[in-house]
Amino acid sequence: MLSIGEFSKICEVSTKTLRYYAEIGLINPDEINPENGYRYYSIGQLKKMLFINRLKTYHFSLEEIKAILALEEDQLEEKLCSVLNRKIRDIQDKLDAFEYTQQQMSNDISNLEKGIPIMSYLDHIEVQLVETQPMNILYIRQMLSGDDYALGYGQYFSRLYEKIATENLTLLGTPMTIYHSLEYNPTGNDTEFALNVEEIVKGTRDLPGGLCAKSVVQGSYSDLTSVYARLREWVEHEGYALVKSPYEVYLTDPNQARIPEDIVTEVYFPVKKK
Amino acid sequence: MLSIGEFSKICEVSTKTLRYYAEIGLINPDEINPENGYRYYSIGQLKKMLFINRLKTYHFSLEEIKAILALEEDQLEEKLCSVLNRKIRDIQDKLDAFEYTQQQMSNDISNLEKGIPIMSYLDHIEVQLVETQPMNILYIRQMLSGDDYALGYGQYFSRLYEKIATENLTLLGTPMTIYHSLEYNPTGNDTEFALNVEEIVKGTRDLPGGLCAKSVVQGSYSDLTSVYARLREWVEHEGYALVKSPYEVYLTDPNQARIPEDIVTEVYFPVKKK
DNA sequence: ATCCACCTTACCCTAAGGGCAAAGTCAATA
DNA sequence: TATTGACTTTGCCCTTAGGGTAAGGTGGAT
Repeated sequence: MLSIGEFSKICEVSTKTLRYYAEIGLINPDEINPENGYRYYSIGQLKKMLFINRLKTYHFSLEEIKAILALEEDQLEEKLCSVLNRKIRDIQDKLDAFEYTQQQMSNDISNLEKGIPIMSYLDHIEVQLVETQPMNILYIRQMLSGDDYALGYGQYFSRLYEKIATENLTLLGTPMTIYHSLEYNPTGNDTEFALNVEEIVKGTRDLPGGLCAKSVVQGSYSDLTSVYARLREWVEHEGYALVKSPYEVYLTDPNQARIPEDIVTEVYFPVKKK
Repeated sequence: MLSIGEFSKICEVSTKTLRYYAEIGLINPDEINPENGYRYYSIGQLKKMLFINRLKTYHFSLEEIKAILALEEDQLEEKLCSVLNRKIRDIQDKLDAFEYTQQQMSNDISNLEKGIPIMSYLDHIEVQLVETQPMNILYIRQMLSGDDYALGYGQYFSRLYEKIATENLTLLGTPMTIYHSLEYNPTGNDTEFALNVEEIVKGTRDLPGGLCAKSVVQGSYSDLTSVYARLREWVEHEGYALVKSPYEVYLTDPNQARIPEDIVTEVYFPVKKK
């Protein structure tokens, strides 16, 4: 039997960690002296501890590791393969995200070297004042969390398209999204997906027209936040006030666009003069 | 002026986050109503908040962001470039580490598919009983934390080599490291770097010979932990006991080895029969 | 017998907020 | 003008994976 210090040395894990693992039931000492509470680990537990270490380097959480260790012998191989494969994909996602971030940073650096401040692009977002016509829209309104958006755009719009097809409606424009939540809430925002159709039927409503501040965005959706900020700034500065929920019109189908720069989106802020 | 909810919506940041940022002094509301404590943000603060958001996507900590925001206008450009460049390198390191991890996982999966349990390689590490000769060693002994090791190997050994050169000593073998800490301590381990030399001078000592359990490792140093575990297991199982500090002998210079598999290391456990 | 290295539990700390509760406030409607 | 519902405030506890330190109890070697 090995004392906690000896076991710790062999596995290159601190005693603190070992006590913590015992506390959360990840790996319990083989024996605990009932008189003084001393923990003793067996040589056989080395393999388990090294396995835990390996899973940690694979970025599994201790909860996940616990679940893996709890697997029965006969399920283990299969389950382990599937869980490893998923983790490889997770890591791939992180790799992709990191690479994208690197590109953006390089871009910022080259701008800085040209003497262009990082956030100066905000000042160059153009805003126009336009008068929109009322529209009849087919809509779905839903609470959506940040992660649901990518999914939502596809799923909800295809539902709307399906309805247009089955009910033989006449499509008049490109898809749009109306944002009803006033506050940004990471757990969910009140969002309406809509299509402009000719027929007034159940499931449609009127989207009133009127004065709008409008910007056109070319590029990735991650830039949209800046556009919203710029529009707010403009509205404030020019002495207008927001009177209804802002909405976006997607001129390009994101599935069709090969590179982000191909995507064109219009952002409308319904306003009135203060 | 914008209420916290409005500002939150525009920046896509929760009100909770905004209150937290005010608490740590990252971005303070432009105005606080002294009667009711309501926070009000100005339109001009949008740019700052969006800049913070961008730095967050670049994986800066809030502490780092605070430091960046505190920079004077004239230093900003230069400092920002250098800090962005360093962050790009940090991310590159993570990318490399992730890719290596993915390879290891793929390797484990292909083993599993062949029916080979992940940790079974432990059982195939060969251990021999050998009798070593006493050696005279030139040494440096130091407390080293985990991160210092890569650095240490280069730095301390080059100091030893320098001494051999200036004092005209005779080098007899390859570098070795002796581990004196019994417990693994993440903040520092008592480590001795040594070279076998002929002359007995100041700075040398005797490394006694004797019975040793020995394993030869080919491959990356990250596998060494497993070898230690295996040696302990063997020692216990065969009825021996560790009598002195274990040590490693590096047959290959890690700087010369192109791929990890070229690195050959011997691990010695001085033992006696129980 | 003594000493020192080792072991125990207990409590507080981390980064970046999320969740919830109780209470106060604002603005629009009846 | 009163009410209501949405908004805001502070305060407290929770998250991961342990690290740091203190006070006190033990084990083995001299």
